[in-house]
Amino acid sequence: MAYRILIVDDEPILTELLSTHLQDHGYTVSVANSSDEALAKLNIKPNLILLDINMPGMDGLDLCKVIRNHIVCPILFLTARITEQDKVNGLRAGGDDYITKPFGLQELIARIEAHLRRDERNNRPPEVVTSQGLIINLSGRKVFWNEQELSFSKREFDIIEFLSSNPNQVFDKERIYEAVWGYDAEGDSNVIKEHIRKIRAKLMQASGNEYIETVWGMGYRWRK
Amino acid sequence: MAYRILIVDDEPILTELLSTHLQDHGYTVSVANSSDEALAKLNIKPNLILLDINMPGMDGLDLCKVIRNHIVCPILFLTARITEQDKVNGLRAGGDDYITKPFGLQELIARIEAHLRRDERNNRPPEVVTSQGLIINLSGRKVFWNEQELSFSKREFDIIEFLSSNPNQVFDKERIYEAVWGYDAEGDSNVIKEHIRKIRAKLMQASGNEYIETVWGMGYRWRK
DNA sequence: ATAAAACTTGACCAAATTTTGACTTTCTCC
DNA sequence: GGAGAAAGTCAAAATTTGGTCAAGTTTTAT
Repeated sequence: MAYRILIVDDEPILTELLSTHLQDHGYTVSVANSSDEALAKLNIKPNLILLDINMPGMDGLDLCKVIRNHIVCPILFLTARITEQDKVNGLRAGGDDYITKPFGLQELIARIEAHLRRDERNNRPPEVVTSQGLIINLSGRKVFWNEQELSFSKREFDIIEFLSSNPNQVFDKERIYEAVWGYDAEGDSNVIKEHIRKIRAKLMQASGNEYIETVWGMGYRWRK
Repeated sequence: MAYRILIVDDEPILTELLSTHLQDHGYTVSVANSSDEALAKLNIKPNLILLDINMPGMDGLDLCKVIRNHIVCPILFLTARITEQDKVNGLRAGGDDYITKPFGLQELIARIEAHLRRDERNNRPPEVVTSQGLIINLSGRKVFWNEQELSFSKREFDIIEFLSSNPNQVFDKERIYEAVWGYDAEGDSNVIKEHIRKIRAKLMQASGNEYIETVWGMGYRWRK
């Protein structure tokens, strides 16, 4: 599966150029020409983000902080600014690297590769998560109990994916909401209770096991 | 616990300077003045490596490849070389970043922090606190006495978490209230007495130990 | 366009936790 | 040794939380 890269920059000429170049290297590229657009496109779950610092509206540094609340992936700043303080600010905002314009395309590719490789090393992407007879295929978004395929809706699978990928950790409803819906829950997060109920029922009926534990007052935990 | 950084460079003047600076920032620093020495010092399991490319004997690029076979941690190249091709080589050799000399110390620190932070995000440490046979799993919110799991309510666990994470320190009730409830206690601080009682009873029944000491007139202290 | 599926909401109940207040014990200082 | 303050105990009351259900609302598929 090709890596997805999100380019955020308000200069169409540059984004066009980069987009073409990266696509030539086999990446799947999405372009956002504004911060708002960038946030909207986070749902493609990019594997890496190229982020321009100088943009109208919310600037790249602030955007970076916001993105960090949603997804974990390498964020590389692209910018013309060069002072050391700027670099420091960028990295402190949660960026992973800093590339000053003008930059060589070859260097850019190399840096991207380095970061993706590093992400690969750390995230050991278990395309498949298993828990005693239960097989969760993340990339295919399918769940099996032994030979039998269980059917889950999108939200249901998203929740299963999030929890089972982080087994034995407790997440409160707010955190789950953030991870699955992509933004904060407003009022009562009754929705989650309901989805958890559905998931539990399906898993229980098929396997007879309880996979999602309730930690009273705290949230839920996937038992591995 | 302080992060460990390994500096590999054959210029004693530079390593000395860096070492001091990093130590000032709270890092534990080891220095290797040659590739051989570097390999020997991998056993300190550094959290991050600063690696000079130009060194006699095995050069930094080759060393990097070798290191990669042993441990996984961010590797940052330090070097005077500046051509794009060099950068590409460095990153392809398995490096995670590339900093050209001369570089600002502030930028260096920022980059180091960025990489460590990223590592932290990915490697999610087990977050476990132990006290003589007692195991407190912070992220999973579980407490074990040997094989047996003890059950605590949210507030109880919060208090245990706070105290056990700061062992041997005395905290008055107000301070505990602030840490656990998130705001100041208003009137009666009887709540804490009650919770402490419950916690003590459960821990005592399971382990026979007294983990929370009363410091009369002062507060409570977790005995480690 | 219509039917089906998925998602969300509000209400209710039962269970578990948290807080409270009255009371007892322990400690410190005179 | 005794007064007073601080800490410990206990049971009951008050509150919060999670599970469940039924009824909307939205989205998706046909």
